[in-house]
Amino acid sequence: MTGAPRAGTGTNQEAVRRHNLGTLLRHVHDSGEVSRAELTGRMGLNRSTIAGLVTELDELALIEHASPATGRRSAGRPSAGVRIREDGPYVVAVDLGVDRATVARVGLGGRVFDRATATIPPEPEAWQVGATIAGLVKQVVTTTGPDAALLGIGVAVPGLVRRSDGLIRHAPNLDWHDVSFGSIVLAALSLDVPIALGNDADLGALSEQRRGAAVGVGDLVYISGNVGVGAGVMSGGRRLEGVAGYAGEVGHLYHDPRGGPCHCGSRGCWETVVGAPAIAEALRCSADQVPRLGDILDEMSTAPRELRPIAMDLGRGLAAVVNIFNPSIVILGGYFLPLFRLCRAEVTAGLAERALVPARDSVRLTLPGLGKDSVLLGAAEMALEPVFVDPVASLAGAVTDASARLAG
Amino acid sequence: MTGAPRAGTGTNQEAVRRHNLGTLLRHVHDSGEVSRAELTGRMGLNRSTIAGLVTELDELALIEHASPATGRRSAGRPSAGVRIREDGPYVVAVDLGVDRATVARVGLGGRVFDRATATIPPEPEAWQVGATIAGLVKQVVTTTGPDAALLGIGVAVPGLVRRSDGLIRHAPNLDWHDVSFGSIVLAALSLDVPIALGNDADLGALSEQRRGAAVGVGDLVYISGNVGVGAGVMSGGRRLEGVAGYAGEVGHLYHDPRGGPCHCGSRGCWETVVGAPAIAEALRCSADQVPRLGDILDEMSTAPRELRPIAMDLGRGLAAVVNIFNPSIVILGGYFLPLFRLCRAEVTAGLAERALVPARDSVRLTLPGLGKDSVLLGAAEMALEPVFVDPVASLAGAVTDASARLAG
DNA sequence: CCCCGTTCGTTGTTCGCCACAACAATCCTC
DNA sequence: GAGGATTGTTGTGGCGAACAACGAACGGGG
Repeated sequence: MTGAPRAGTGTNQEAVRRHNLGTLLRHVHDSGEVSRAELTGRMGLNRSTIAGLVTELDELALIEHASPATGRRSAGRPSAGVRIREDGPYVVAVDLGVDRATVARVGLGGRVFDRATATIPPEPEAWQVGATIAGLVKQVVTTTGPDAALLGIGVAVPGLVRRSDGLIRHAPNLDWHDVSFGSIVLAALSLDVPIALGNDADLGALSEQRRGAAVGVGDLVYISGNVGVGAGVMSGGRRLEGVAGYAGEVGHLYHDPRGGPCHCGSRGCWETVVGAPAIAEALRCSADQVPRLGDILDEMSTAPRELRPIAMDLGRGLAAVVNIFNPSIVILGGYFLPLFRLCRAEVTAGLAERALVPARDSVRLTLPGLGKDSVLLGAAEMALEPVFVDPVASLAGAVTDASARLAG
Repeated sequence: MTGAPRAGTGTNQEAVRRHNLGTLLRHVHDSGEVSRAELTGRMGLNRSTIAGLVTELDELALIEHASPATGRRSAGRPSAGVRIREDGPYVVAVDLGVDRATVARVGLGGRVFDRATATIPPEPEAWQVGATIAGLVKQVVTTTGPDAALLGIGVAVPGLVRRSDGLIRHAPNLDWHDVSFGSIVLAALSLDVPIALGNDADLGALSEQRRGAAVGVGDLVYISGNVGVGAGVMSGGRRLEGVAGYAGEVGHLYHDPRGGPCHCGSRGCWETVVGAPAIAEALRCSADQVPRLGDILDEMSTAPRELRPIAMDLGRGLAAVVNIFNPSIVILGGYFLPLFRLCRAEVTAGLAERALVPARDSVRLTLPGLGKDSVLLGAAEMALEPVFVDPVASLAGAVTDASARLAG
């Protein structure tokens, strides 16, 4: 985060202001409420400089003053706090799941104000889903105050998303190929705001690093176990994207010679062994119960014997992930959340079987700190990103009367 | 590159100067000779600002003016060129190979002034190797001019290197565990300069991105095929390191159920199938000929039939790399260089067999642009890195009379 | 309860660095 | 050779962060 705008570019002094303003806002966003004294420490700037930045953000109606934190111990004048304004700008986050879509209005600062959910039929048309989501968006923005600005929309997609333009290259569960879903949603809303799309696992990693189980951790992997298996990777504090944004497709790592054929055309892919269909088959669920798999697993208190080999294979595959990325935390999302809860020992054993010792020693497996909201909140974080790069420009591109225009 | 000094830190205005000074120097370093007009374009700064920066670097004796490039076509006053000074500061690069060590004196700007090589006995003691390298270093710095400053030493190691302190955690070929090789070399030289250690594949990727086959490419993977197989990854223009620096260990990806046992304790690792021992066995070389394998492969003009399955497996394994990192270029180094030259079709076929279509479409397999010097020059680039972050500080920490002190 | 040391916010000033404008220096084209 | 175009140079201006000084708000000790 907070990298240079473009590699090799010189730094201008308005760039300095932009950067400092954005960084300060990011700190407030991350921490909820920060004292100005702490901001001077974290940012390494002078008190007076911080004061100037705070004043400007205050004038932009982004932040507000808070009374000094109570219950302090140290001597000296207490430092005044700064926090995000409740009626400040917000984003709309969309989690496009396999069988349902969730939409939430999320304020700068990470607070979820409203949320709405709708089911999605199997193999839907993109325009259908776009219309459904547009309806949900209208629902969640109705409660918006008149002054609040819509900064943008973030959409989490279970599939390959091209980073440059947000094109959905391939979403196997939805059976979509090369769908420009961002423009479909905007058209359904007849609105023109910044819209960003991202892979669900990538966004899970993002939110867990911001406000979940990996706060402050630079190197983490979020493994999303659904019908397919994907990984979102943050390395050195930045999202691993690859040239087109497809990085992290660990589901098709070769895993098991006895594995069945995979939709990718190959055989023995990891996700054929540990994906939702394999779990369902082990539990003797019928194929149409796969969408309910999460609930089924959630209700279990002990692991049935049939799950254990799958958990072992989960661990073995995680070993590859650990060897390759050397993260300090691996977060198990999707169906792997209940699976890991039930079979922690097997997963750990599988990991130990194949991971290299130095990498294994520095890694910790854990559950998502945000539970099932990781992906949704990651979409919000993605949509918020521009405001931390350039608050002024981002606000200039925001829509101020979104609730009115969407109601009409 | 050119990231913020630390994430979340504010930008100070001396930081601006540092950054601009370093970035300008990096451009000159990368391009060999640049016109000031081009610098204004690339860095997005004003002419007068560039002039000021150039003046300061000139006063630091880092760069010199060059006559305007001849044979131009455009109208207007020709822009004066800037280039690195010949007698400017330099670094010492060390490539610690399996059976030999190469040391070179490399100037800022990338020019290799002197080089020396020595063989290394099998399974050597660290202090032995340190003494050998110290001798080579003394050789290569003798020709140094009296004013030139030694900025630091960069060492490429075939093994796992901990990023925080440069500790060699494990180098299988050398049979080293937890060796603090940097201090050993410095002790043998009785010198105190910045010394940096890095994994050989990581450094191959670095130099290929700077001055090799992937100039300007942000996402690339350098695969180093030796006894083991490792990958150096650059993503978004930055080195993928992982929390401790072990990222990129792709050699132990599970590849083949029929594969033999691996020294890592597992079975069927990719490197047991495509590593040097496997190649040697396919060619019916005896084990003691493995160090000469490179020469043997180099002499071949057509591929013997026995190599083809290995090339297929190389391609299949590369598919995993491509799926995971989504690079735009994969560079095949080490023994994979001749192998790919001989069996390009098989490697490509293996890749096509398992790589996902979107990722495969955006990748190109290629040979190292720097040939066998990739790793060595990568070590030089690593050692030079600090001077691009803060030229003034880096020069302050340099040793000016290294040649005299090492001769005595 | 008062004094003192500590820490912090505020204000006015200074300093550093980049942008800008005007001018001089070249080069190309016609 | 005149004119246009591009660039280096120089002096000026403006912006933003650092700095110093002061007052404010707290804890602690007598």
